[in-house]
Amino acid sequence: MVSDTSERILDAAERLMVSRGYNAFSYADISAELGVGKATIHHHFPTKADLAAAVLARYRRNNRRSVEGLFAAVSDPVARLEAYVGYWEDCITKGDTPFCIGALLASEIPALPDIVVAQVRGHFADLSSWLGAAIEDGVAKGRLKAAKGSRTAAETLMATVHGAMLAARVAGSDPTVFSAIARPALDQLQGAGKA
Amino acid sequence: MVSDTSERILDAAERLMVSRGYNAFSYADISAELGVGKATIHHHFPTKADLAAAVLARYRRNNRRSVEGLFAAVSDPVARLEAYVGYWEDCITKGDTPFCIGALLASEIPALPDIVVAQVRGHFADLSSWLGAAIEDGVAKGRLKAAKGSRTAAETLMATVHGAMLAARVAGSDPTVFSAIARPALDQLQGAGKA
DNA sequence: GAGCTTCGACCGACCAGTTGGTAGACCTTG
DNA sequence: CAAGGTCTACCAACTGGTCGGTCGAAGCTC
Repeated sequence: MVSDTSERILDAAERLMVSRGYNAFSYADISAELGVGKATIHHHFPTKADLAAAVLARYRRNNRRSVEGLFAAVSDPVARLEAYVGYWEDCITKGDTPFCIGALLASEIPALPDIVVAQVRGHFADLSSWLGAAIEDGVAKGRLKAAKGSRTAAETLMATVHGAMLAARVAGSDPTVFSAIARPALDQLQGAGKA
Repeated sequence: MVSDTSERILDAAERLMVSRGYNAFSYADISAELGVGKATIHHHFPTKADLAAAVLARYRRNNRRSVEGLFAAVSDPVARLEAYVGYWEDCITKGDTPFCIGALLASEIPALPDIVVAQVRGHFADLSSWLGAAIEDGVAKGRLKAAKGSRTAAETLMATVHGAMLAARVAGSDPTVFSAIARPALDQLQGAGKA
């Protein structure tokens, strides 16, 4: 392969950012974890802002790829949304990536460099766009209901899932807390009444 | 009065924490903003963790007082929940305190000192407890519906509101984004069908 | 009341350690 | 040799925190 160092740096940075956010990790942390010089990191990512933006960019790229695969593989709208929630249930259960970087960094926006903020905004746009599309499709197929429009339904689902991550983290990264909040939000998008 | 310096320090710290979180503000920031020596801050709050914990403690105290007043003044369950959402609409619109400190710090939990984490947990407990009580009362009075139980309904409302704050911050502290997500969550707690 | 002590509030100067970032040498590998 | 990658060594600025000390108000004793 060409050079996996920059990829390994991104991995470490992503891990650190997921647990600590932007302002609470340092080049020294990555350097220690990887056994690589700080200068090497600067060689690949000149500034910390560049590094964080690159992490976000790769994260978004991977998400986009997953979503496209999901849309192709699964046609049932309900199953699509369940895959979204289920993905995070897995992440929290396994313990790696117990939080969405985009959501985490969003709360820090006033303390973030511009390039990073742009990526965060982009992530929210990505997410709400595909969630909106999935819901709209579900409504068209008569499998989902969105009284206030698919756009609002998407934003609401996204918000509830993000809030559920927060609640889970407060409870010590407890996946059952996440599910207890996120699953009903899914149910509610199908007929409100009963199963 | 006795000494308002420590109160002014708490004010400044709270403002900084609301916009930057725990790890992105420093004693020097407060010192500069207040024109007071760094040593003075340490005199009132020995460590940064003490300071942050004190900010949270005061925040919770104020909340508790407000909630008690609200419960006494307003008996309609729907109006109570509307007051909660309306409070944050105002905060975001006015621009001061455009985010709940508890929720903001929750995302940073892995990078927070223990005393601070304890306060964050406490805040979540406070909030979900009174929200749960308000919803339970509403169900008893036949004004609200909570199919999965009032506990879950409270956690879900809380999560959605927190997620709505996040979305609003991403949109540049836009109160309409917040309302578009939070208001429907309120509606849904009343009969799901129609008005 | 004068003189003394005690105390909390406050401050400038300082501390060791860390921050993000740089300069230049060295080693590969083509 | 040229170029990319990595290293050690370094930098100024800043981090949370400590030190010794000043100030003034309050309390005490004569």
